[in-house]
Amino acid sequence: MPELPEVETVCRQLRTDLSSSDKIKRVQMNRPDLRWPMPEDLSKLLVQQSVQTVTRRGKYILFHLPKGRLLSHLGMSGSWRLQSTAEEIRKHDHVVIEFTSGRRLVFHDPRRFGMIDWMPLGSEHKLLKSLGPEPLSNAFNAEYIWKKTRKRSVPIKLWLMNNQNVVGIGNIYASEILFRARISPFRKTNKIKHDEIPKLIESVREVLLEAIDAGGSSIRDYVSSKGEQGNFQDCHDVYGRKNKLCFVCNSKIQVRVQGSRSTYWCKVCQV
DNA sequence: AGTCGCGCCTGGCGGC
DNA sequence: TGCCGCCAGGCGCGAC
Repeated sequence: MPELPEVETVCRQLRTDLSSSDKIKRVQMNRPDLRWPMPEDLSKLLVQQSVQTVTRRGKYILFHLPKGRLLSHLGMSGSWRLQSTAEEIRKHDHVVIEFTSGRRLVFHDPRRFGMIDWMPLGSEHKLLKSLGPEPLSNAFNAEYIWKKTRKRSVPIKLWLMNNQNVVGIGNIYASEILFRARISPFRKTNKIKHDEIPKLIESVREVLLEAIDAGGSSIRDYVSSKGEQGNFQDCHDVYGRKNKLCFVCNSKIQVRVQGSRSTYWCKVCQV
């Protein structure tokens, strides 16, 4: 469940901790595929280069190298860890990138919903092509949302989780954002009123920024590149709080399956 | 074209 | 104590 705040946390740490003068010495692939096959010649593609910087697009991580970019998605349970040679390789460490300094960048992913692919310099990637705007950018504004929601009848929660509308929002943060905006997750997008949109945008920004500040939410698998857990799960208003009391009105938090995912909400506060 | 539901995958947990 | 079945969900894809 790494969503935008968790991926952002990982990117910031890797950007700081990876050295642009540390060259890749060797790449060990312990299996040929994650969710999809990885490039067979990944080692040949990476060796002798160094990571210049690390950026994020939605939930994708981009490692910038002189000859191109390494694209990665954490899926449900993926993590990138920076380790020393002394640390043991564990079960589910699928890719190990070893630097000349002896440090290792390790991709660990028990459920293997993650992905790793190579993008040659100047190339586009199929998976990045139809992504919507970043939720923390000015492109995600009232005019954009109004236009994009008018002729649609999907429930607002599913709309928020669709990366073609806006990137980075998954099941946890969609529930949290809609609680803060006081909008029911089941409301159809074309029933969202014009004057509700500013509050929705504000809720998106607040929830994501607070979660980034807390280092993300750790539910089950998520850890940062330093192996640390986030703290935002302790700040959840609704997610994972079935039958607990709403902090605003004291009624019981509800949970229901929506689009084959658990949706948590307060039926009194959210309309 | 919009909407919906499936399946991938493993570890953890509840129930018997 | 052990085993079975269910659940978690990001995202592409196929069906309607």
